[in-house]
Amino acid sequence: MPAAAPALPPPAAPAFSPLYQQIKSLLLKSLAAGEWQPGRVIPSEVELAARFGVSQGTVRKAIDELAAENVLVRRQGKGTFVATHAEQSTQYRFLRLMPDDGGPGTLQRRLLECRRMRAPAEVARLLALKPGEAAVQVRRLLLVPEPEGLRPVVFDDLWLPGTPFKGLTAERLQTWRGPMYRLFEAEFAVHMVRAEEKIRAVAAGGEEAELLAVAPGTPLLSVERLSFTYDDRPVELRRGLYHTASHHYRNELN
Amino acid sequence: MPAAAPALPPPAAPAFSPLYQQIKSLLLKSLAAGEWQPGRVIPSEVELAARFGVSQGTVRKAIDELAAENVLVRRQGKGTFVATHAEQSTQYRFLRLMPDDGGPGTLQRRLLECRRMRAPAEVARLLALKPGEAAVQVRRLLLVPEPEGLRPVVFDDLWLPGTPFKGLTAERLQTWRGPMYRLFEAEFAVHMVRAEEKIRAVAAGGEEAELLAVAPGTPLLSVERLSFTYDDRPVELRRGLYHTASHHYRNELN
DNA sequence: ACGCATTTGTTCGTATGTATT
DNA sequence: TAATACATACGAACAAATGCG
Repeated sequence: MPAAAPALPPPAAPAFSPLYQQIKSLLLKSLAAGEWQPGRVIPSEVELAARFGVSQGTVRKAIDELAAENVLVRRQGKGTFVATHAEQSTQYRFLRLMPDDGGPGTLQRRLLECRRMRAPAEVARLLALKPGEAAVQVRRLLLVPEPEGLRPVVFDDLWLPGTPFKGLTAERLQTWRGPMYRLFEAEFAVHMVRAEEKIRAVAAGGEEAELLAVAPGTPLLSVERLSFTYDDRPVELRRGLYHTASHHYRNELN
Repeated sequence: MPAAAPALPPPAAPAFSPLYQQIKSLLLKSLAAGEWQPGRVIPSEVELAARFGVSQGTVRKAIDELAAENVLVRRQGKGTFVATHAEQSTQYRFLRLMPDDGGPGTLQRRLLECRRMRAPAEVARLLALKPGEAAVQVRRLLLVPEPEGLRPVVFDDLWLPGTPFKGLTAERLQTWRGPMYRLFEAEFAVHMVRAEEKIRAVAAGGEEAELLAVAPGTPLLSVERLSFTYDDRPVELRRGLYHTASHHYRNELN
């Protein structure tokens, strides 16, 4: 047993992290920096292993976790891709509203408003903005096509931080075809990775009732959503009112 | 192109399954058969590898998936355990109701009813029972302790298949301390692994309003839950009405 | 208090299978 | 057919946590 070898008692408390976790952080940093765009391939596992100086298996484990979190998508034979809100399968990934009968039918959109303004105190707090900083407010309806015409089901009221969303206009929203989150990725380099929702039952107020074509006082689902990017900072605050007469919010527990 | 070599065009669709998936199925079968009880250790990875005649790494990957699904729980240095609804951390795992301020405070229970009867058609259908088969209905309130006394927040109305829950009585529910799902595990060998919920906003009816101490017509969250066991058969149908004035349903999207 | 055995956690390496281009 | 990429499987070694003697 070597006698004079101790030295270097590492703090061990905050210092330690498994290699694959460190690799995972590096991958996330590259994603946050925009080095790899949503929908595109990232370098192969062997390439990344070489870049980081670790084995392929270690890179693999890091990617495994990111794939489990829906940040990356693996495709055998093709490569590993940055997840996007564009693909059919993950489109409207965050929308849990389902028709009571059958699958997730397609929804129409109707833009009501899009304006730039100072963020209200509460919004600023949740989006981690400095008081008085700019924000963009968007309001819209989602409607289901029915024999008799379009029936409104969702009234969304959302807030975005002004800086990254500079240039977001009603016109741009109006002309965009496809999911809004896809627009955010493509035009403003903001990709939503995860979100937290607070759900309650509320009574429809005057304006809301009119927009959703229900009687005032009708019970509605209030869904307050805070969405986060790669670096886990909040980038969207959204409040949706769902009319749940023939739709429901679907959730899976495990 | 070889001419006379075709033969054996395997369906290729259902036939193939990776080794670790097969191991996973075998583990689930043992769990469903009650070979290992909730809260107890399962054999070590090397032991299982020997039993199934595969490498430790293959067993590991199977266990990894079951751990990700909250079926098993790994504890370094101790072993791998069968998940239970008993531990502090996973207690009320399926209850997403949170006070608007602060963490998940403790809730009081008040049993309203527990009776055996033929399952109504709709219940029988969802629980995959034969028409007219026995079922157990349980009704209860969950209440939050407040300075002025207990305030009702949840009204649960649930249905269980009669056969596995033979012997479930009001008395047994009454005297039980701890989560109901834990009682089901311990006394009836039924462990809930996952659940599907349908959520809507409804207006309080007469009886419900009285039970929850709100005015009739008050918007309530209706949470319809179908719970499943290891073998993925439905074993509980529950309809909860949540009063969301100072609580909300919390959900995480990713 | 110390060391040892057990068990899961991490890391590497290698070989082979399967999907895609 | 060949090259590339991810997927599966095995083996080995060491680290870290736990429990016991």
